[in-house]
Amino acid sequence: MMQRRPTSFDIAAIAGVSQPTVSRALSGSPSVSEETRRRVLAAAEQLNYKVDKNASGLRRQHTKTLALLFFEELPEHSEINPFYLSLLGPMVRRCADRGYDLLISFQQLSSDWHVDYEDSRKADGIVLLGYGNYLQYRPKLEKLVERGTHFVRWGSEGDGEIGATVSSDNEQGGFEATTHLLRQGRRRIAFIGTGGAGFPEVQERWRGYCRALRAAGIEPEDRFRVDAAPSECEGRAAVASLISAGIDFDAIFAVSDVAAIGAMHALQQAGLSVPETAVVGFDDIPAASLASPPLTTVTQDPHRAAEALIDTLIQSIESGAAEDQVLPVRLTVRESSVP
Amino acid sequence: MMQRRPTSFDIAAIAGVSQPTVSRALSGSPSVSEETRRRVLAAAEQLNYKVDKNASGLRRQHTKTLALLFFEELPEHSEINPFYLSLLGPMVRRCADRGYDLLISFQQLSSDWHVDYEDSRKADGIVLLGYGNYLQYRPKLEKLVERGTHFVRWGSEGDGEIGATVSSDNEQGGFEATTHLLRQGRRRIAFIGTGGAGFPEVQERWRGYCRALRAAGIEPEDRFRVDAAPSECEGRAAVASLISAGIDFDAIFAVSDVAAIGAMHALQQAGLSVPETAVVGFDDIPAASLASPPLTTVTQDPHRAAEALIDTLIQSIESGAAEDQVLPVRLTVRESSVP
DNA sequence: GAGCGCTATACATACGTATTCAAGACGCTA
DNA sequence: TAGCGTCTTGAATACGTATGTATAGCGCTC
Repeated sequence: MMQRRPTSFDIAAIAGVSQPTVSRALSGSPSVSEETRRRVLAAAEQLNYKVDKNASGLRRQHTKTLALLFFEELPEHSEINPFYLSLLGPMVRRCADRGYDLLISFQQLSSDWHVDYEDSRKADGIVLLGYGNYLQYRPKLEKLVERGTHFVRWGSEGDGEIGATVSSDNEQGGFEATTHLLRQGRRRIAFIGTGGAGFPEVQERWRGYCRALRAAGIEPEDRFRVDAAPSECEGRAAVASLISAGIDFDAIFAVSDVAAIGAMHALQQAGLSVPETAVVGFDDIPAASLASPPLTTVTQDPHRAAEALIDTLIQSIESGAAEDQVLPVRLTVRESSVP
Repeated sequence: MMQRRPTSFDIAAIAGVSQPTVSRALSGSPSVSEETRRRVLAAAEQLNYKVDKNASGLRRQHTKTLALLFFEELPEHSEINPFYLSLLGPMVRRCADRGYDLLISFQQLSSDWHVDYEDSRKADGIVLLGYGNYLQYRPKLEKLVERGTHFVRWGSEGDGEIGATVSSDNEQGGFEATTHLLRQGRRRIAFIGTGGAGFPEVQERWRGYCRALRAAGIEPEDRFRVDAAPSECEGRAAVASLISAGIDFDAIFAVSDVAAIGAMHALQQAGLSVPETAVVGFDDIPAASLASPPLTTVTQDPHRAAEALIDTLIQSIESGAAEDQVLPVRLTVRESSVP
């Protein structure tokens, strides 16, 4: 039954050549005559031969595999950030197009992920996705650099030039979202963010928010700022706390769609209508357009982001150097911010 | 500079033993003395040694890697079924717990996926997820069986006993959803499904729907049935077509949440309120509870499903035999179906 | 016609591990 | 003390590929 899988020797025997010739023929070496190549290809086709990934990876010193690390402390039953999820399909496709496989994994901040993947030669490089507190994993990033591991990170390039990063133009996104609200006549715009120095993206969005306000002659006030992790529940709580603190706001800019959706729920629960109180989010996850009212948000193109991430990583692997990329964002206006 | 990565020979030298002993010590062979094992482990730790996956995979004849195939004709920019996405995290985690890595891939129906993964020894087995028309890929499934490839499929076990499957109790789900609507006093319940023999899950849900109706003394009518792929847009169109055909319905049971959400939008657009016209979905994707009103739906537990999928596949790989599993479902009542 | 360059192929080997087989050390029994 | 079993280790080897080096064939020049 189930016979042994064919090796390059089997192909060689059928094609009447040596094993090395088979290898060369299949990998497109120019030193193989057309006639020979044809015979080899035919034999390979006939036996359904595929190069053994393990043997090949052992001989060359790479695997043509990338590892995708969701780099966050993921509680047992929590949801993955939907924006990252929307990156997944495009990343897989891009990898395939570039001849790579994609390994996927979640990693606790506490684990030894930084040595596992490259050291065991499972992957040639790593894509890091994480919305956790950056300061917590920065030391591991440094160790990665130290060991010469290739990696690329989705995040913010402004957070200390460590490794290659691909990011959205967060400052501009914050600026456009806020400007849009100002144009709608809003003046008291709450900012729902995430606190601390560990979230550079949020800080950049906050800077854009401030710039827009100042351009309109308004000085940003701290009482309009409240923190919420990217989850429906925290967004809801953030608005509840604003209301109970008696803060008088007429619009909300939340730095994540999930929080924005939670915010809308809290508003509606409090008897406030949207867009009477206008809401703008950030990300443009699928649920944003399904929400009611559909959510105005800063759109990050997941296809573009995914491709930039993969391309940057592959470039780092293959040519040793990679450049940071900042991707443009675009405001998508829906009913949550305009009457 | 980046020095050569350590091999088991390096560890052997430090620990003062031979390479085979290192291999045995690390893989937990009982024939290594405690003292020796300690020395080996210490040396490995010191050099940050990790077993080379390629060499190991070549020597043994498996890779301890599973491949996840989103098995569908995925148009360039379409979204992945959110339910599958919610399976992802739990699957990855389960794989890690069982000592496997997970490769992820999308495959066109037309591609040679069925030979690629196992033949090139990238993976020891395959998880197949797909909501495409089953009849289209059935021949490939047969080829997979023929070649002795290990795989498990999310779907319906009733569709022809080919390979191992893990599925929800679709018939029961359809029954409970419909019974719930009947208890709310609904009598004219539209069924939004997906057509043809290629979707056994949908057929099972339809059977549950019929059983519930008949139990209430109602004979199902074809005019209440309309087809829609699992997408917001098609769900919306389905309701529009019901309305424009003048069908008088007072509730909707849609076999996917995304279609159900689209249906709610169409209702609201037509000036009909939900839950005045009650809506029930299937899946319980994250967006279901975020919709407005929050969607009543048949909940499939993604953690349980993911674990069943992985466990079944690993069992098939390691012991050669695997059993189909049917997972229970549970109705989650939210505001879209009750006043 | 000897020497040269070029093409196409073969030979030999290395990648790093896991396993089979053999053997050494040791304690125990008769 | 010879013999035997147990426990632990080492030597040898195979997994399947890719590549550096060598070689054979051939057409060409001077």
